[in-house]
Amino acid sequence: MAHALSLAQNEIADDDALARDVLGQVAGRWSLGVLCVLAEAKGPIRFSRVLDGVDGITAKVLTQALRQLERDGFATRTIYAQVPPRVEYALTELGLELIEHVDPLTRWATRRAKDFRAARARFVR
Amino acid sequence: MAHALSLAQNEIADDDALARDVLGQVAGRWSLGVLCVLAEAKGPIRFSRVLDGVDGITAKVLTQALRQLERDGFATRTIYAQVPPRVEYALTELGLELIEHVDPLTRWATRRAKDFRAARARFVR
DNA sequence: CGGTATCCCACAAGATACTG
DNA sequence: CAGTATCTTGTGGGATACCG
Repeated sequence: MAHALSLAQNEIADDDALARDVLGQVAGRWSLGVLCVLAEAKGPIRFSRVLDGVDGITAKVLTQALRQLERDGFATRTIYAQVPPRVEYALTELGLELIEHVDPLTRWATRRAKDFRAARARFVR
Repeated sequence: MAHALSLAQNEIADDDALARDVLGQVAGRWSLGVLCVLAEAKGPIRFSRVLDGVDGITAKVLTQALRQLERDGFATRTIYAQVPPRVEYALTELGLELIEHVDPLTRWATRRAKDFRAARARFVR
């Protein structure tokens, strides 16, 4: 259910809600993987290279993920008017910050993997 | 699509994959909210109280969220054999650690909310 | 009280084909 | 090359009703 019926389209007034929304997007299946490929590139990188770098993603889904990263300010999109077309994506400062803040969490989760495995084994019932 | 056809049910062999899977679950719409209510309780808390504490959640979805938190070792479930039934949930050490590691990320995102808003306003095209 | 059982829908994501 | 268009499907989540 939408919370703010009075707001046009997708505007989110509350900062907390906006932050949750953005993190929710980032938590999606592909965003972080794409972001990491952009980070590893250490500079502008073409659509096809990103496509190669993210295992299992399709062009359609990659396009959507990149658009959303661009929308939230985590990546830039630069189109070069040439044939064949060239489009390059790059991580922004904000995107780098995001990665830096997500990293400790994923590291912790990886360290704790054994505990997760044990908990899941204990469960089942 | 399942990635590991050779594995029974839902087993995940790789630690990194398991960590991603767990974080993926946590990133779901309700898990963090539920976790926070358990944390605020500072002790065992009944199903109904959790239901009250998480705004907008339904009993079915809360049950699913709690089961998953229990499965991954973030919460415990204790049933008291009495009428009417009483079931209490509590945060585990692992659950507390999770919250402590997620918190910096959400704080950062809230601090950066203005940037997200600006980026989204800039976008649209 | 603390759930299940059903039914339903929205939406993310996949497959495939096509285009500027 | 870097996308769109279209169709399909899986799954999270919602509404409601019922049960031990």
